[in-house]
Amino acid sequence: MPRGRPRSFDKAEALEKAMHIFWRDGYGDASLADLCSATGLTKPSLYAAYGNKEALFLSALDRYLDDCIRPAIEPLLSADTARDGIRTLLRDTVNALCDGETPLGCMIANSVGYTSLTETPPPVSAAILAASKETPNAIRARLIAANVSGDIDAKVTYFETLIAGLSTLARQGMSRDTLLKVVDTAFIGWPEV
Amino acid sequence: MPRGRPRSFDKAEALEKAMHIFWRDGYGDASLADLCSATGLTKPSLYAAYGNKEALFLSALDRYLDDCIRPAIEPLLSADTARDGIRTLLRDTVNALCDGETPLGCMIANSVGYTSLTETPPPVSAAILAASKETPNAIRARLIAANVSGDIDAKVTYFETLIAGLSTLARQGMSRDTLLKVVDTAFIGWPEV
DNA sequence: GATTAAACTTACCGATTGGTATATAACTAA
DNA sequence: TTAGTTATATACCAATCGGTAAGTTTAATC
Repeated sequence: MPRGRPRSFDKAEALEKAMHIFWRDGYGDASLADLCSATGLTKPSLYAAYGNKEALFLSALDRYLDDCIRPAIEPLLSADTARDGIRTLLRDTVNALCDGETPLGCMIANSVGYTSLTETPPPVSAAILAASKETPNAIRARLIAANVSGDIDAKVTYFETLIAGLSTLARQGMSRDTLLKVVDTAFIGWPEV
Repeated sequence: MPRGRPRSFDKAEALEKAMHIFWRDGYGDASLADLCSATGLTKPSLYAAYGNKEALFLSALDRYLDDCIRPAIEPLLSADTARDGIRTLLRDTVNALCDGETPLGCMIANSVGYTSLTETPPPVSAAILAASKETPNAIRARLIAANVSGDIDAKVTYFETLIAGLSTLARQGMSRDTLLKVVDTAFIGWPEV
């Protein structure tokens, strides 16, 4: 049994609330005041539990990867063909981007635009960059496993571009149906991947 | 002849410098301090010349549209085929995104991610949103003029997605050559548009 | 019950944000 | 020369930023 006064809130629950703020606003625009009012905690409580804003973001990003990114990767790898796997991944991605219960767009893509020259701490930039490569790396693995002909890296970057664009448009409020049509359109010319 | 003390700086030159700051940092992360040091002006001088931060951004956005967006639209409309026009537009876009002398990515796309729920003033959000539609609207006009079969809106949104993604990846530092390959890949399955 | 360890509440810190009041300098028109 | 007009430089404003020092509760251990 821990020694002192017990924590009066659920750590995982607070982290989820904080994650949604970062997801909506990105690292820089998520203020401690916002994070506190969303979690119902005070700054000292947040800091005692997670460290500082930077550490809180890194925890939230881990949670996002586990909850929203990695679950979509397994079907990609287990699909019958690479084409079906990637197509399913993109359709699932659109559904997640337009989910309606979570902030619009992808938390990683929403943050990545601001990691270039702004005041984002280097560990945060590095974590976002690494996170943004998980899905492309999985796509590459799938294409290699399928022994696809041609320039695999070009194909990977093509899908990476599509996903980034889908997130941007989802964030702007583009409808789920419209974005699903984009996915269909992107596959018209791909009888095989 | 104007009456009082003459302005000691070139208004268009200062606007270009300010534009580069907004381009690099977006509306919210571009501080007045940054804008002043980039232009070499003091806050009262900036405000006397342009109004406030919001008005300065709107002026910079106008300038960006005139200098960087609209010139790429004319070749699109005058190309022999819609396919060639769009392909040329995308290739020119990549070259502009990775220009080396201007900030990475597209000023509009760099700003659009942050116009959703953050503290961006509504006139700024509205102007960014309108600006982000100029190129897709031109693509739509070109497809309609070419009497292309199928769902034209889906094709327009597809290219809009591609452009948004290309800007995101350019901003992350992806090389020009890689992004040009993405454009080629996107056109593999399009013998006609 | 006394001690100890942790979480909580309140109030504060220096730095930075966008924006401005005041005063002075530089110019034209009369 | 003088009056009128505009731009400049200096200094300031309230609000917010991320972060914390100090003191008070709440619990388990001794």
